[in-house]
Amino acid sequence: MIPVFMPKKVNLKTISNHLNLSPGTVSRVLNGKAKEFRISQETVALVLSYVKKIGYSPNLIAKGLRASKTFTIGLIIPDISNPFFAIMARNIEKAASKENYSILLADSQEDEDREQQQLRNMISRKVDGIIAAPVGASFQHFLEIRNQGIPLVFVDRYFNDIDIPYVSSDNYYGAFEATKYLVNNCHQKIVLIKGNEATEPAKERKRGYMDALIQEGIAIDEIGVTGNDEFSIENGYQSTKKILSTSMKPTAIFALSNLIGLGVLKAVKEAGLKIPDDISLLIFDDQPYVPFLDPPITTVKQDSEKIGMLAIEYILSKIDKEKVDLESKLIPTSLIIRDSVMKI
Amino acid sequence: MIPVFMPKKVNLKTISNHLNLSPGTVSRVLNGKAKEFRISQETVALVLSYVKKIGYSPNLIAKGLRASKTFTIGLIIPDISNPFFAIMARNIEKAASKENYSILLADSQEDEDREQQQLRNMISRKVDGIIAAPVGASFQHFLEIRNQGIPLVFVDRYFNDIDIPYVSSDNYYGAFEATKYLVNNCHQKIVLIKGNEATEPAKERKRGYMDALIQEGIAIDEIGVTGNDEFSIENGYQSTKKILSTSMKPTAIFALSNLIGLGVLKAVKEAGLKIPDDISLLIFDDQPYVPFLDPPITTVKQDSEKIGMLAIEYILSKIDKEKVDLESKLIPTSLIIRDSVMKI
DNA sequence: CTGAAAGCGCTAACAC
DNA sequence: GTGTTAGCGCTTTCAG
Repeated sequence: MIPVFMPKKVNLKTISNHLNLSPGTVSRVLNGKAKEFRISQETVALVLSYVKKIGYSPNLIAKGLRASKTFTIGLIIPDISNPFFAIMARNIEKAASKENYSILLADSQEDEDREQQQLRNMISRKVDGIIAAPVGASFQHFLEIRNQGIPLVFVDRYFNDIDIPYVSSDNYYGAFEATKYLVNNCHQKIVLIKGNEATEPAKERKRGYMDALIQEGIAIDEIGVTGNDEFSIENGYQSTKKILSTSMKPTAIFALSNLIGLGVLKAVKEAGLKIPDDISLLIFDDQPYVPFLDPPITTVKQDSEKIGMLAIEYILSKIDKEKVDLESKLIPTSLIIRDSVMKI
Repeated sequence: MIPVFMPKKVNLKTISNHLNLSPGTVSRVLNGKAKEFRISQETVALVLSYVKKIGYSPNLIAKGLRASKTFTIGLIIPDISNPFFAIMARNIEKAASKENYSILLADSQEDEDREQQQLRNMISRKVDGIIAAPVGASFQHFLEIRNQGIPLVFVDRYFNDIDIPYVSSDNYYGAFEATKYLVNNCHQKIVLIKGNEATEPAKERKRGYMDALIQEGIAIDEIGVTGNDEFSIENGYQSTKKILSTSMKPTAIFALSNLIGLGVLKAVKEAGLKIPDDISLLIFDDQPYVPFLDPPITTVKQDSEKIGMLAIEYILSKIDKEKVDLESKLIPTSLIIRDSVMKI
């Protein structure tokens, strides 16, 4: 049985009563406006010491109601357990807390209905700004956010058709460069395992892949692109199994996400094949564990830290001074060459 | 230049004015209390349709102030980019949102000062409950939370000296079983690379390791345990380098976290050694990528999903009905045998 | 230098 | 069946 110590409630009124002051005065002292209002040294000292003694902490809900400002940023992402988003989240929280903002976290689980509901929730909670990696194809609900005048920025995923700023990787060039690299190693039959093609990054990666092939004069047959709409291990696994069971015999696989890549590894292993001897593999999105895979995989590394930083930076300055407008930014990727691509 | 559409403000008062009703009535309708107050069908229909038309969303800040309840759960963890915590967070958010609670995320970055500040912040924000994986040795600030009457539960890390409930892995038995397994494979010189030893899990894992050795009649020399206080890649890397440069020649390494394990792999690889031929490795904490490492590593798997679920379940029921008390729970781990331990 | 009071948006107690 | 009003805790005019 925990003995719950029920302290009598403490707020500006009880404090001011106790000290024979008015709530206003206490409030002013606490907000560092003592000089401005030329409040006496004694009063200040009195308030400060008492407040410290009883361990008063201001009610931010009341403050928020009064000021129409909550010092809260909403963060909506499709999967916090994906390291790519987790690292982003970490940096966002870090930068936000430095400016006394807190993060309201929502995991949409790649579900558009959830996302909509979460957005509504954020509006109701009067967040000062929103950072989102949208799930998919529709964006109506995001337009409403903008109409409400709430600062909004997309990360990773975004929409080309509307003028809401975003920070994302340079997916097109990342995939282009990677595909070129494969071709330069004499690969002609390169299969792409895509993820959710409703998303701009997936589209862009695919476009980069295509353009590279075209530029190299390689014919793109329709079986060049496979996979369902999930950035998941399962998608990589099933797709690879399918690929390996056909007569197509690709020499290389280009997996469009780290999870898809793990699925490929699983299927290849099960088939008793060796990377890169039997088939080469290149994965979009690097992770801390990738150097230790069997074999270490060549990847397109995204700077999720930087993406997160720029997004929060934009939101905070947008909150501060309404006028700021962000040019959407594409952050360069880098090709990390390891041992999963064989020169044929 | 984005044309910002500035909608005139909409709240219960403006709505009720517009409909020639009182704020009270509108509030009652919106909160499903129409029957209870026997409000006419027309009025209900009127309110509902209008509210829908203008897309009104209630101000949860005002609601929270009024009700002294915010439908917010604070989540404080040392590193959201660690998959172990990220998976936990995901499940917590999922369960919370089902009951209309939102998650306020704080990443303490293993920094006790940050943690304290974040706790204060959560108090100020009037969260309805807190789930925390505390950083370290001190717990005074957590006692204050309890004194404030805010439901609190620890996950992963906890304190034995205070009666605040926790949900964690059965770290002792997990490590015990793992060490036994090493010994059964004829390893005698097993080095433990610990993490933050101020934490109960690290202590328990070490204790499990020790007890297993003792039970097997193996002498524990002081060099049996090494590593600094960080659950990090760097710690695993540096510690392993040190180990390999001594004359001790352990036959096996037991790494107390997934990140430490990656560091071990790096150092072993750099030294030109092979796992498990030259040295065996066992890691505490499994991850999706572990089966694909070189070689696949034998691990102690923790059920972070279940830990998260139980924690949020407890907090929610504690919020509901004050009386509930949680027996602290240790969730069983499982030893996943792969190819990183050689039978000597 | 400090106090009094209004009001942020909402709900519940009390009217009728 | 519905309206009125007080008050959650805070800040900020306006007074003096």
